[in-house]
Amino acid sequence: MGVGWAGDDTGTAARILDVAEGLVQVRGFNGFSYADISAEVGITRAALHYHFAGKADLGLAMINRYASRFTAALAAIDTAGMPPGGRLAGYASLYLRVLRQQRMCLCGMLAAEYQTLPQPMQEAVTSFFDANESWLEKVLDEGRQDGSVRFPGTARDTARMIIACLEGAMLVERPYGDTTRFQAVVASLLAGLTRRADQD
Amino acid sequence: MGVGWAGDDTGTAARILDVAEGLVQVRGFNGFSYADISAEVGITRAALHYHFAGKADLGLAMINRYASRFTAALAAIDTAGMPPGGRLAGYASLYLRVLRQQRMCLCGMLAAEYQTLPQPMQEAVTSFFDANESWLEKVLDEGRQDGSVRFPGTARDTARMIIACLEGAMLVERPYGDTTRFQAVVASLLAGLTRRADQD
DNA sequence: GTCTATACAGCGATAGAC
DNA sequence: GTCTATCGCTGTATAGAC
Repeated sequence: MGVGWAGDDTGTAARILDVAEGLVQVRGFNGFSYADISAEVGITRAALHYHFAGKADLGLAMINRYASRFTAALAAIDTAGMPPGGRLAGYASLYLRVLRQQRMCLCGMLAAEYQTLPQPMQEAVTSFFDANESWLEKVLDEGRQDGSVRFPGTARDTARMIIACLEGAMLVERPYGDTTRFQAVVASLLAGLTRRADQD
Repeated sequence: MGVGWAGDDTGTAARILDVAEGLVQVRGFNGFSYADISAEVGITRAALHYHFAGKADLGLAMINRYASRFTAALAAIDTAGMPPGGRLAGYASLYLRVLRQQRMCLCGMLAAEYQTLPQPMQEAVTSFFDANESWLEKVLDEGRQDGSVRFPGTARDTARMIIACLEGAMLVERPYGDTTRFQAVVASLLAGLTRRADQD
């Protein structure tokens, strides 16, 4: 794999991952082929196998890179020093950024195809959601403590509800090609979590 | 197509649709083949083409049948004479029934693969969601009027939020293979909609 | 209505030259 | 690190017998 290192984002391997990631987010893991990547990157199918022995290896590397980026984005939100409500909005804006590219969340797409994926990819997908859930749980607990966020039941179940709502909104609203629909759904979700006790 | 008629649920065409529907809900439209159906139904691939000329025709018939069933299920909920909150719970239980079979909502799965589908299938998918939305909007408006359901913003946006949450919960929770996780998410969602003003 | 047989394109993957 | 060439398999779809 030459001079490329883990995290290299300029080499051929990274370009392959970029293209493959976009294809999966639009068409699904079972909806694209090495030929598609080959055409877009400008090298032959055989050369792809040099960088990633098989489609399963490519898929796993793709999820891991995606998850790393997501973790970094969550850390950036934490660093910005916003109140819990603002961090929730920041979290939702990560989804919006993906939808604006007319893509589905990578792991949301792979969750749909879950039962057809090789086991290492399956584990990486659930790890992604576990990490999201833990981060949200922490924010929700903090918000409940300072009174800025209200929700029934546990922070963990509410965290799962938020992930479900955002992933589902991407899933369902993407066909309509209008990001304002997604934004209105997110607004409804967040309003339900931050409203005062005497509202509606 | 012999004695089969639209709505025939015992003939070969219906058996094909049954098997194909299950395959799509588990593996996706791009994740199964005529060979898979052939093996499970017990006829050859060629015979499948007699009933459904191409995969696109099969897919369209599948969505239309699924949507008809869903419409009938919604009508049954309306007929039961429940209050708005109970109807929302009944709506959620339709999703739970599908998840218990370890399947994804057919149209949720197809929404993920949307950009790879033939146009007639795309239109049928969005029609399905439109119908869901209209039904929920009606229930929410009624609930707001009698005071049993509370939500910020419009009934339409909240309807979309509910669909997103349920579809997303199926999507994300199915890999974990534990329906109680899904049920807890639904409980969080519904509790947020039906809580009294002084709760949490 | 279902069969056998087959056409033909596409798939992931490999061998070996450069 | 990329190429050409090719393998074996699977995909959807069709022709024609029964």
